[in-house]
Amino acid sequence: MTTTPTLEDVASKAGVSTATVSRCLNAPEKVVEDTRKRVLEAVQSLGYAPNFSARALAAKRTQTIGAVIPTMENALFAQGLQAFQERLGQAGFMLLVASSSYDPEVEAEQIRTLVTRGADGLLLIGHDRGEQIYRFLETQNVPVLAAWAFNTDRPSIGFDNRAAMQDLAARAIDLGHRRIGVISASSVGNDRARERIEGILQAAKEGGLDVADVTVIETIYSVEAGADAFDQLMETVSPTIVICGNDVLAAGALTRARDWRLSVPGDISITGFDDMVLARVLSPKLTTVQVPHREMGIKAAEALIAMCEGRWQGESQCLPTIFKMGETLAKPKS
Amino acid sequence: MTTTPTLEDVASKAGVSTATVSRCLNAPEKVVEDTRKRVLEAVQSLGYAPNFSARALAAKRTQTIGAVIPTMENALFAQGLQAFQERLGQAGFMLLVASSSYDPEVEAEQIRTLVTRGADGLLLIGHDRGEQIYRFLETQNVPVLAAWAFNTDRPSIGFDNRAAMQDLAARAIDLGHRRIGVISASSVGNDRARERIEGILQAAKEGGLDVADVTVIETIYSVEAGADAFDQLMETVSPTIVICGNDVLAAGALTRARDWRLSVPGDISITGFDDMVLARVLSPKLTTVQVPHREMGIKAAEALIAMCEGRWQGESQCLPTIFKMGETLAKPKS
DNA sequence: TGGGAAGTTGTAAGCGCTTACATTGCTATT
DNA sequence: AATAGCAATGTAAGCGCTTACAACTTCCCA
Repeated sequence: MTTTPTLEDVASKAGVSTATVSRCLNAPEKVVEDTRKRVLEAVQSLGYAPNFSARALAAKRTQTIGAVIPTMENALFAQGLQAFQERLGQAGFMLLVASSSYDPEVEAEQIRTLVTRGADGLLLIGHDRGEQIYRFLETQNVPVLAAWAFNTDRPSIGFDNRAAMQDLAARAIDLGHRRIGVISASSVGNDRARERIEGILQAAKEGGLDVADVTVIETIYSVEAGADAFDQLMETVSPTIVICGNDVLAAGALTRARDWRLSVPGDISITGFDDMVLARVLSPKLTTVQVPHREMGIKAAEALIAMCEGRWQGESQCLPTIFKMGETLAKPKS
Repeated sequence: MTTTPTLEDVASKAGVSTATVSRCLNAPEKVVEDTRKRVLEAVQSLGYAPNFSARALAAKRTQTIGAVIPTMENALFAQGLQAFQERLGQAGFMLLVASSSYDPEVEAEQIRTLVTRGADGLLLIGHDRGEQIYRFLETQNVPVLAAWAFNTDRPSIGFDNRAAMQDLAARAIDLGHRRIGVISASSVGNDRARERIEGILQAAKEGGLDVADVTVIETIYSVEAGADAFDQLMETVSPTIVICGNDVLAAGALTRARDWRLSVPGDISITGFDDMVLARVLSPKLTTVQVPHREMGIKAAEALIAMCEGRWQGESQCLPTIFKMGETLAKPKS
């Protein structure tokens, strides 16, 4: 087995010191054209590739970004993460992923693991987590960016979940809906879900509805859970519209509405959130809120890299969402 | 800023040498109970966490597995990858992900990057890639495992794409279908797609059909592409069944069939493959092939870890797929 | 009771790289 | 012509860990 060439091999082949080779690779402008060329030739001919562990140990940075997401199972985070990873790759960073299964304890542990693994920066979803985690990250001097949510207290790239959902709910109320069912993902430790609910409640308030007119069911993130929650709503308040916290739950509700032989939106309106591929293939097409997943992923990557390089502007960014009228929202019956 | 404690800090606090501390952490059985306890206490009180770069450099292993997948955008690989990552995490490994956007050149580069990053092992999708990549991995002594496909030439954990699709196609032919349209992902560099097509052709042959009875359209992986391919098939051969290489394409076809005012499966049958969440929320429910994504991810993780630790049994595993009768397959009209 | 085997811990040499600082050879200034 | 100043490169000290090998204790059996 041929042993992998090291910096020293390159150095002796090019007739320079290891320091010069290192500089050629990391700060080419510090090396004169002539030498640089000779070094790069040696690199080429030896097929040299730096050893990242050694580099990381010496330089105290790993060119690696860690991300902890609730789950990869659905396309929700996957799409944004894909864009995030692509942009990271362009800048020479790699992505280390971990998933928490929506469990705060697991998330905390994953964060610790990523940090001891030497992640230069971290991408997290939303802002909801223990204060001590933020303290830990601060003492470790690891920059963190939150995505899929927006607030100005901490760096984040996302969108205004509350405003987007409030807009949707207001439209529904304008259409005449007065008995509203809401199916949401659990709002515990999930600011996105909570803000979306708050948006609905705010719209209800501004639309002159009573708190009792809005029934919220919180459940887990799955089609089946959405379907079961739909049953529950029908058996209790029988709303004229079911506003779902995301498209997956809406897909479940829509499927179950079929079983109830309810025409959508004739008998009942159903809306989603996220505009996943799912929303477009459902029949009728789901009314939902379009979220700029890819743009968010790209911006997040850029921001995080900037933070790692100490040139962060400090500005959270709020990206626009777009209400997407599908075929599942209409005036209530009669 | 308090500086992170090192092995040496722990050693001096516990009154032992760094070697002993290291052994406590990596091979506790080599250290006598009494000492171990003292060391672990020191670790606790200092909040010590090993530096992975240093460990990797010294030990020449990173406890990191790399995965190159075509894309994270859809839930297809995400689900298996999620299970893969979970299992890896249990064993103390982390997952480094890269995506190739279905581009062989990008894939080759990602593989190189992951290797120089020190990935102890690699998970790849399918078997289709240049021989030199395998040679490279061999010289680098990095174990590779293929998933989502199965063959015995190289280690793989997957399923028999050909047999599964042949089974589905045979059922369709048994029902009386004689004019078959096929919408597949591009088969170039994609053995999964190719084998699925071959399965259909084989079924056609065994069912006494002519090659001309099967029209194959290859396209990219998206709902829209599936829809457009459906148009194309209708405008040319007007098949009685459209067999799609995966659920996403099938979702596109199904959506477009609605636009053609075709009843499915009354006027035309449509089938998918993969049994993604998508398949269950479509109306009518998609007839498809269920693939054990999570099981595959878990088995792949276990196999890869075994390979890294030099205790690989050398057996590729073929997991069973299940034909799933939905509501989109029936006898052809008339 | 002596000597070796077995078990426990310590010593110290790296792993391959980065980077502060030292050195060298220029150019520009006076 | 002497010298300050700068640019290019070299020297070498780590970064924090693992592990081969050495050193020391015990313990057992001849």
